Amino acid sequence: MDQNVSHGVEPVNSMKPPNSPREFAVECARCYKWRYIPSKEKYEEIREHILEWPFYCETTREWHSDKKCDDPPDVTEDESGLKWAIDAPSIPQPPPGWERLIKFRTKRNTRIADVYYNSPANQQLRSKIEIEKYLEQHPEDATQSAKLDQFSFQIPRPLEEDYVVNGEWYKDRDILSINELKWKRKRSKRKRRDEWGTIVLFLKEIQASNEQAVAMTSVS
DNA sequence: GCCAACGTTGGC
DNA sequence: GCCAACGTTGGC
Repeated sequence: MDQNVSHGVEPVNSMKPPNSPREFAVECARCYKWRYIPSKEKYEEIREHILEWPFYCETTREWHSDKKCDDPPDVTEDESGLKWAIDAPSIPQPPPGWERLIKFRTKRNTRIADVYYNSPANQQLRSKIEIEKYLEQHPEDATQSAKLDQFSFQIPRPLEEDYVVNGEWYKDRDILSINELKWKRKRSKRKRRDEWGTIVLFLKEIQASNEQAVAMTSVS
């Protein structure tokens, strides 16, 4: 039981870039309702072990949220103002002193996001090769838990209802012509949940002033 | 001049 | 066809 987990607490230097995930949620393996996770650290812990230890509503007892499957979901997939992206399971928690950052790109016609690690020496690293070099140069940081296989640069995927048209994300209902599609979901061919074998995801807030967000919500 | 965000590509 | 790796560049 971790009593220190409290909602909205940021790491010491809260220089978080605006395009990093703002909220974290996990789906209950029994009732399929989404439950907010109170901190990035708790989320990373759950994500690492989600395959061995499925998440159930009762787990929210850990942070005194005490949700049951009978309770309404914390958030639903059609809630406006939220962008959803599904994370891969079994990503190791960052070693002590390290931070794993996910940054969404604003133009999403190529990759939707990048993963960076901030080292104990506050260097930003962007590939396994850079991690390897860093660990060679900083043997003091190459601890038991800070080994190469404890790092993952796997980026999340957009939720299946999202499309990219001309470099911007659109909801299904906003698309005028199928020929405009540059990036298309693959749900019809592979069930994403099966593919990822997990229920973990996080979601991102859209700024209220964002024109794109306005355009998306104004279509009825 | 720097560097975060972006676009490209080689290797699988 | 996909994506890890990284070179490029626009905005500061």
